[in-house]
Amino acid sequence: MSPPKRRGRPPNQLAQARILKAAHDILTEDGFGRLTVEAVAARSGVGKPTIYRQWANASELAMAALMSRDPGIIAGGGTSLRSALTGQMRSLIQAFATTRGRQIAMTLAAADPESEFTKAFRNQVILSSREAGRALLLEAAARGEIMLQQDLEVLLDMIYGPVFYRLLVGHRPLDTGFADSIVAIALEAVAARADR
Amino acid sequence: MSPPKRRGRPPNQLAQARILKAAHDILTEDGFGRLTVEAVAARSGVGKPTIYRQWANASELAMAALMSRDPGIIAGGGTSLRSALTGQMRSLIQAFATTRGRQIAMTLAAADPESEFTKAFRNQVILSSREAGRALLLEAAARGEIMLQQDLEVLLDMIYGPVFYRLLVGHRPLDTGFADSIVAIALEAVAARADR
DNA sequence: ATTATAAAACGTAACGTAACGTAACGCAAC
DNA sequence: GTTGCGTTACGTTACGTTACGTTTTATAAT
Repeated sequence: MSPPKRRGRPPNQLAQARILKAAHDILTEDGFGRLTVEAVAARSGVGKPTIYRQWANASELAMAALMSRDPGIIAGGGTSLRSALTGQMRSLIQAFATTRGRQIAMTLAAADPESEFTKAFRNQVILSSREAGRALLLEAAARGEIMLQQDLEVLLDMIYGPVFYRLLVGHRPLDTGFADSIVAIALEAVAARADR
Repeated sequence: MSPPKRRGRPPNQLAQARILKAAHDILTEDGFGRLTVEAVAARSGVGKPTIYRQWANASELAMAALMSRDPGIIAGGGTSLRSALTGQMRSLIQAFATTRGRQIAMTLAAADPESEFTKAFRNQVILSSREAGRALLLEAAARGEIMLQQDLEVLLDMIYGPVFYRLLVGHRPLDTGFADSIVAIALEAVAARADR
């Protein structure tokens, strides 16, 4: 986290901030399709090469903009696993049900999967909630509230994957009932029962 | 199915086929990013206006190309629900694990969600397997093999959503073990048990 | 039956626009 | 003084559209 003390003229912090702000505004107002380097340069009053020095293309810029203003859904207060998980899923879905959710999905789809930028984006924006969910499940298992006999990674994908699925495919709505049902089914699969 | 016998010169079937073939080839060889109307026109030896008469933009063309050469994963032979569902999931994952899977995801993300073309693409390429899965589950429930107390739609999303999730996010591999685990967990959630 | 007319789709060529990505240059910060 | 940011300017690619002449077909007129 220490500044590497690079030589020469340092990047203009203000310019960088204005670039990200402009990118984010365009993203929410016009969508990912309109997020071009030209448009961001024009809107932020910055030259194109200034942008290209920091980001290789428009989709990296989009990811940076989305990361710079994203809380990251992690919270999940509550005593029982069900209440904590339900709370998290509801706020996750609420955050993704907006236009921004679709922008995130489009950005991810368009991004180079190998890029370091993409990996950071994945971890911070996409997978952070999944990690929080893993913690919740492991704690509950330690309390004996559930039995994790199945593959935990797959179970997590079955909880968080459907959100993306509906977001991208759009065959059914993203609402709170969806959040509740996912949790209910997932808990059914890991219920600690007598019959075994 | 009767030919509408419209007046004037009928569309050249051969040209349409060559367009779709060229589009599909570019898609698999170079990816969605390289699929431009110009490139397809050049490769297929067809004029650009001929393409634009049929498709509004490159992503519609991509969807058409993907649909034209897609078997559609529906099969699922087997006696028990588990074997049928596992068979289907394995072939689904096998089909999506290739480069084509990612092209499909990118195409879907880039497409206009309202377009009729997009809806057809969704139904034929994305949701057809989900529909087949619904049929399998309903049959098994009728046989008393499982108990569908939860929301069936959500359960289906929890089975098929994770495939897209891993495909798009890429945090874990798409392999046969994944298919098997999904089925195992899903069946656990709908198991017909004595304890209720 | 033959001929003419209208309609539709074809290919070619060209257009203005948008966005791309980079080279070159000055200047600011170290 | 050197390094590297920021800007201006440029060439390139692809877009989506238009105009044009040609080809193919169905229908109407002779």
